[in-house]
Amino acid sequence: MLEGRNREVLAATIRSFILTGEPVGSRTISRKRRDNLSAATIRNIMADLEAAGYLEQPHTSAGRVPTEKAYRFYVAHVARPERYQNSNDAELIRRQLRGDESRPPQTILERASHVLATISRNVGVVVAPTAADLVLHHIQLVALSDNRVLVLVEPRGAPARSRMVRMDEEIPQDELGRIANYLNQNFTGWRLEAARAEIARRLEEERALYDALLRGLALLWRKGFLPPEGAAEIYLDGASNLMDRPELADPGMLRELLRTLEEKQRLVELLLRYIQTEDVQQTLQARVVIGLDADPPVSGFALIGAVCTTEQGLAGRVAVLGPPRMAYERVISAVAQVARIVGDAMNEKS
Amino acid sequence: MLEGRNREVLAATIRSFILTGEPVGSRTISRKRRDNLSAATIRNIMADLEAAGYLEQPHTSAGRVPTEKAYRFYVAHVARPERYQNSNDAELIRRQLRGDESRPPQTILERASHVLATISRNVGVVVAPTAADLVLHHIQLVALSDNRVLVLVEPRGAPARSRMVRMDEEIPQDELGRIANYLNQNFTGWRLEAARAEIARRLEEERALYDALLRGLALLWRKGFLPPEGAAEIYLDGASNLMDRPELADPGMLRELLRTLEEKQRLVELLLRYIQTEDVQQTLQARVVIGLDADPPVSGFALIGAVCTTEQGLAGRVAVLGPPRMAYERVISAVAQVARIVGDAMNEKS
DNA sequence: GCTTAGCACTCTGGAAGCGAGAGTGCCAGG
DNA sequence: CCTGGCACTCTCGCTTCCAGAGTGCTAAGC
Repeated sequence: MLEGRNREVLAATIRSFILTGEPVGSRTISRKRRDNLSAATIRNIMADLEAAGYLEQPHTSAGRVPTEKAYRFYVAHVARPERYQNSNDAELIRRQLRGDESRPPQTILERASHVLATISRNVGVVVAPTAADLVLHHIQLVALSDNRVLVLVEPRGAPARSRMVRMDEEIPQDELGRIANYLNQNFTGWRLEAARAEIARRLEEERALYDALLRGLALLWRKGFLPPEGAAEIYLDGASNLMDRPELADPGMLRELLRTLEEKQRLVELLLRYIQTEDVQQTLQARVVIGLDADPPVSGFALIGAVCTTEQGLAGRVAVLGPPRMAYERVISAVAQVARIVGDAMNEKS
Repeated sequence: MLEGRNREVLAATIRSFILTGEPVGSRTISRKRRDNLSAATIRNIMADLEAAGYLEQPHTSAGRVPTEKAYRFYVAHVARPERYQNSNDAELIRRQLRGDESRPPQTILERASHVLATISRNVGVVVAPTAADLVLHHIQLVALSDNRVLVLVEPRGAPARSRMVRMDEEIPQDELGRIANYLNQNFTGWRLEAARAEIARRLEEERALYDALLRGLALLWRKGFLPPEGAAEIYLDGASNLMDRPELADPGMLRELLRTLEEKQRLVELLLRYIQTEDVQQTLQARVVIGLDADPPVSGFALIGAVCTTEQGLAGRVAVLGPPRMAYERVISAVAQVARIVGDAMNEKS
């Protein structure tokens, strides 16, 4: 474990590099410290830190740059995001995410990704809770004109989803009511996925004794009346911020990166894999992963994310993705705050 | 009007430039033509075309590059997109946009922007019909548990929108039924915006004689029960394609461009402004604008777009946006086909 | 033993110079 | 009106060169 002066020099080096993006030399650190250690002394310390794997030099005579190990150390033992306060950020987040009538009614998830991108100057990503995790609270079936049926599924702790299906024949409202009753009595509290499977099983099994109820249900089933588990909704913002990063100057790499970001499915997997509810390794409600172990374009990136949970344990994800040179305290605070607000909002809507 | 040999040389120059992106020299054209005109002759013709404003030279001794005027001429008088057939493209579009159960259930609009981006190697943009244009077909109000009311608005020719509002007090289902009846009898066939205004007026005017019906309506109104006219939904794909374009090599410009693309509201305005239903200047169902008259980052870009209309005259937009060096025939065909399919799909869903 | 000043060394990044290549404009002859 | 020839121009890539920044090492000082 790094202690005392070495630790301070490392922290100073990291802060300076995060700020400027330039390799930092011994003189820079020397000037910054009050105890007036000379550049030569700092050089010795830095040589030690380099030997220990915390710093590296882009080439013989440049300054030094923090390694991923250094960032991890910094986040784990130096950064104090819980003490970090930036009232501008906090205010901006609150203002952007308040359900205000006067602003364009984009979804809060969209705005969350935007505000995270703005504050972190990186990519902001938000993944909505996946429908497959939803727990069924109530189902309602409403007959509409033209043989259409409105299916309203209310999950616990998430906005209701409605879906319209067009049937080949009419199913009267009272029969729909009986079907809905049946579903509510049998499947309330079930995970949507489980309910889906069980319904399929029962239809299969009791094929013989088709009464009116099961017949209607089978008809609906065939039309896929349950909301699709579907590609999780993902909101992404701030990809253009990456263009300002000197560490991504290589245009070929940048192009690959943008392409990857457009493949939203891969991003979803990334977030779900790295940001889990059970994570213990969390710094103030946010999980920090430095040096992603992912496919080339984003390997070596850093991910700062948090789960936003509703009372019912439904989990969305908010995160910031970018090169490891990040203002960790600031971004961690922001991610945590956004996660809280989004989680609260999802609760209210339920 | 350009005729004969000049016209052919111009067309050949444009085709060559679209293909390679390199300024094209007289020898290149000379070799391509069957009539074996020498490079010197071509040079003379090209000098004339330059004088007439169709070509220009990046510098004294490079080849020549088509101007916007040249592209416009090409699209208006040379290109024959209606004869252009690329069965690969057509097949790809059909496959991507078919409402297939086996593929991830993203909206068809999202997939439309993706397939356009893929084929054109530019940016694909799709704007959903704005709610403000919607014509009301039917409204249904359903009481749910916990004082919540489900508002189901069925427009003509567009997917129904549902919205849940939480009321401060209970409104019984039969009263909701009366309110819905009232709305349906009075406002079916109205544009949603107009209905919104008229409802506000009536509530204001008849404030005095509040009967139960109007009281319930007023309560709903205060909760904003009509679906928000809202930020038009926009789907964008293929921004990363722009990085491959040599004409956008300048990183500063590229950054500005990406930023602009992230401001979706501006894109919506752009499409709505340039792609209108009444356009006569259309080439095979697609409108081509070369050299946008917009704010810096996209000024000088080309836009190929089409309106997709439903039977009820509701209008979404699909478009391709990119530098004017485009495979016009191919992109025009693709845009037109996608617009047709998306329009049909919107009709079916209604 | 830790700290520091001094010094030689190394490496980058930008400026300047150079030559090959591609393309042009123009002229004179067919 | 077309064409071959020729001198001219401009870019692009390459090399060379130099200043600047930073290092490692050594020897002297506290």
